[in-house]
Amino acid sequence: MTDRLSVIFSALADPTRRAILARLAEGEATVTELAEPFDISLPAISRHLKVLEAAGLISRSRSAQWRSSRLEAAPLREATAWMERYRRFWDDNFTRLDAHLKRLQEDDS
Amino acid sequence: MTDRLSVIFSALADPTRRAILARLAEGEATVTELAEPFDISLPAISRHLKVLEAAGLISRSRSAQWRSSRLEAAPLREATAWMERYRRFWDDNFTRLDAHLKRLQEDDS
DNA sequence: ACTTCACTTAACTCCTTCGTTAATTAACGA
DNA sequence: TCGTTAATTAACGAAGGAGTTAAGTGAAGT
Repeated sequence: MTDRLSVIFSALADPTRRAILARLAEGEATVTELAEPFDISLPAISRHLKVLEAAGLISRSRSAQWRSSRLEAAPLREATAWMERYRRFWDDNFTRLDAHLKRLQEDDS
Repeated sequence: MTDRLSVIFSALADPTRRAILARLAEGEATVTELAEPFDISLPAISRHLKVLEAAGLISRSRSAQWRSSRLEAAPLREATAWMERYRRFWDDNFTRLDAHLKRLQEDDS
C-alpha cells in the first residue's frame, strides 16, 4: 500500500478527513478550528491532518503557535484521472459515444 | 465508516482491487482468471471481490461452478462527483473560469 | 521565570483488514 | 457414485487504523 493512489484513496476513505477537506475548501484553518465541529480529541484530529498531509491533500504552515492547514487538491486530479478510465462504463454520453464509434468501425469493414 | 463514499474509497485504496477492476474493464472474468496475475491465494481474491461487490463496484453471476464478475462503475461516478467539488482548486480552466466569474461579479457592483 | 495556549508525541486499547492454510460446498463429468 | 474443478467459509496471526489519556514541545503573554 505504498503507491500514491492507495495513499490518496485511503486518506479519502475516512468521513472525518473528507469533512476536514470540505472545511478547508472555505479557507485555511488551524487545528483547533478544524477540530471544533467534531466530537473527537485534538490528538485524533492532529493525526488525521498528518494522513492528509502524507497524501498531499493539504499543506501546512506555522506562525507562532498556530499551524494552519491549506487544501491542496492536486491529488484529487490524480484520483479522478484514474477513475476517468472507467467513465465509459457509467457515463451516458460516453456510452452513446462508444456506441457511435462502434458503429463507425462496423461501417469501415 | 458506514457511509457509501467511505466504502467506495476504501475499496479503491487497495492496489490489488484496482488491478482487478482494470482487468474487468476488458470483460467479465471468473475468480481463477482474476487471481491468475497475482501472487496471492484464491481465498484472498475471493475476499477482495466481496469488498468490491459491497462497494457496488462489481456484480456477480453464476453459471455452473463458475462465478463471473462484471464491472459496475456507477460508484465511481459518485466518487468523482464528490471530488468535482474541489475541481476549482486544481484545474487550470476552472481557476480561470473562477477568476472570470469573480471579475464579472466585481463589475456588477 | 512562570503560565498559558496550540499542538504533537507516546503509550495503550480496540477493531478491522489482509494474508495464510485447511475444511466445506456445489456442480459437473466419467 | 466418486472424483475433480471452482469457489467460499472457517480459523487463525500479523499489521495497521482510529480512538483514548497523559506527557512533552515551543512560542507568547505577563
